[in-house]
Formats: sequence, C-alpha cells, structure tokens
Amino acid sequence: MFSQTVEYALRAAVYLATRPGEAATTEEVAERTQVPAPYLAKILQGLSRHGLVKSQRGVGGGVMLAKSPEETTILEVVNAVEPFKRITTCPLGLNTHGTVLCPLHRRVDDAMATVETAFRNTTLAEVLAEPSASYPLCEVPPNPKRTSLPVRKK
Amino acid sequence: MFSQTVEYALRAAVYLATRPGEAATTEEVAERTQVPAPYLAKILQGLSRHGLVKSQRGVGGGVMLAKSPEETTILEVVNAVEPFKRITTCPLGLNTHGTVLCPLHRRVDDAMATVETAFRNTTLAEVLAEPSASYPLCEVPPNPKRTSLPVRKK
DNA sequence: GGAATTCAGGATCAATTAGTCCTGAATTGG
DNA sequence: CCAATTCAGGACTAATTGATCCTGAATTCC
Repeated sequence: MFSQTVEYALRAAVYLATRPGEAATTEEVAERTQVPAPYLAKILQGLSRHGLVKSQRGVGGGVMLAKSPEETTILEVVNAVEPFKRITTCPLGLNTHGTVLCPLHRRVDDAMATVETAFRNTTLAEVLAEPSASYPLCEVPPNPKRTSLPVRKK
Repeated sequence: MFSQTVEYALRAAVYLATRPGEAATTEEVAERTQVPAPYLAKILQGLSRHGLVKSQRGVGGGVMLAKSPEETTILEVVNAVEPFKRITTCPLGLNTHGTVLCPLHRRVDDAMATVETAFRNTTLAEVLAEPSASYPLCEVPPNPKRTSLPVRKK
C-alpha cells in the first residue's frame, strides 16, 4: 500500500531520530536501515530539499534531522518523498457535481483520510518512545556518538 | 495510495453492482467507468479467475457479478486484483524477535489494518445505497436492460 | 595546498505497472 | 453451417518506480 521509497524514507528518519543533532553518514544509515546505499542517498537528498534533514559535506559530515524528533511527524516524511494524494475531485474527470465525491470515492478517500490523520499525529519521538519488545528498526541500539574519525575499512 | 488497477477494478465492480444478474459487455463497462477498454478486459479476467464475476461469451454475453452486491465487499475486489499486503514480519528481514513488529512498522501496519477493516465492512450494495448528491460513478444512471441486441455503431 | 571524506546531481539501467493489440475459442442467432 | 459477437490469453510497448554509478563540489584535517 505504501511504496518502497516511503518505507525507506521512514526507516531513515526513524534512525536519524535516534541520534538527534548528530550527523550520520548515508553509508551508516543505509547499513542500519538495510536500504541500498545509493538509493538511500537519493531519498535523503529529497528529504533535504524539503527541509526535513540537514546535510553537511566533508569529514565528520552526514545528515541529521532538521527539527527535533518531537516536532517531526511521519506524515511530513511521507509527504517529502511522495506527496500523500487525497481524492479531491472525481477521478473520472466528470466534474458535473463540484467537489462532492460519489459514494465510492467518498469511502476510499475516507480511508485515506484516516491514514493521513494517524500519520500526522505521530511524531518520530513517539515511535521511539513506544514500549515494545523490539527496537525501532528491528535492530540493535544505534551507533555510539562518533568521537574520532571512523576507521576506514580496507 | 492505491494503484490505478485497484481504482479501475472498483469502478467496474460498482458499475456491475448497479445491474446485478445482468451481463454487461466489457466495452459498456469501459465506457461507463472511463477505463481503457483493453486494460479493463484484463482486470475483469482477473476478477473472473478469482470468482468475483462470471463471464459469458457470445452474443448477449458479457460479465456480471458472481454474487449479489450485498455479499460482495470492496476488500474482495481489491484482493482479487492486488492482494492487500499487511506487514506481518519485520521488513528488514531481521526476524530476531518473532512476530513482534518494531514500533514504526507496528504503526504503519495499524494504519493498513484500519483501511482493510473499513474495506471488509463495506459492500457494493452499501456504496450504491449511500445517499449522495452524485451517482456512484460520478455519472448518470446505468444503462437500461438490454432487451434486443444493441445497434452496431458504424 | 593537498588528500581524504562526504553529499549533490545527472546519466543510466532494471523491474514493475499500465496499457495496447492480435489471434483464438465459446456462444448465439439465422 | 456460417456469421456476428464477446471473452481468454499471449505478445508486445510505454511509463513509472526502484536502483546503480560516476563526476564534481563542499568540507575537514594535516
């Protein structure tokens, strides 16, 4: 129901939320979220253009959330990569009755509205705070803060 | 959020529900639902294979709902063309914690569950019965019953 | 300044989805 | 039986989505 890209963007956002104010490299996020690194780079670019994350080049750089996890909703993340498109006019193009949707599209749009609202009301902080048997990304806890430069592998 | 194919299948199903027990040709359904006829033919084939519609070849043939509109839910239609895929296991593939989803995927799946339930609880008859300012497919009422063979155009 | 690091952006490729077309088989009516 | 009708199914094309790769620009450290 949601695209691969949305799924990837949410994973990345949640991971970044575990390290607010701290830059993580694309490579690191990719490993922790199990997303193909080059594709994730594109997605993060998109989030950056939409002002959801800030990026910094060079040694010690990377990407970090632009706002706090408390202020970032998962709807914002979704909208940044793939605008949540509600049904506002008749999909058949026959706008013979203004903005009133037919019963079919009314019901479909109602379902979408429910999802949109749920996503609007959920912040990254809430996702992280939720008591659960598993960590946010089905993973072990986040990396420790980088104090020195990471050792280059090979 | 839903694919074009799902949208088309729902339109076709709703249209057929306006004429229960009566066969409509693919061409007729395509015109009334504004769906490309050859593509709709494929979709109806799928609905037929899943037992949602019955088809009949030859003069006077066409497709009709296999069950009554009261017994056909929009979830059945959706599932016939594109199975509603809930999140049952960790999408990261790290099934280190059985069937417990992490908080992120728990919330996403909850949203999907809401939609699935709404669709399961809505029949085609309910869609048609809903009082509204517009007809089910943003259209004029359905064609009258075919009493004689339709005149070939051109 | 130079080397290493890290993101930005474009070009490209592969896979999936959407849509078309053609031939054949079933059915009906003369 | 023959012609018209109508769906079934396969082959094919086009558009979108998912994914990779390469070059360049910004940044840091020495």
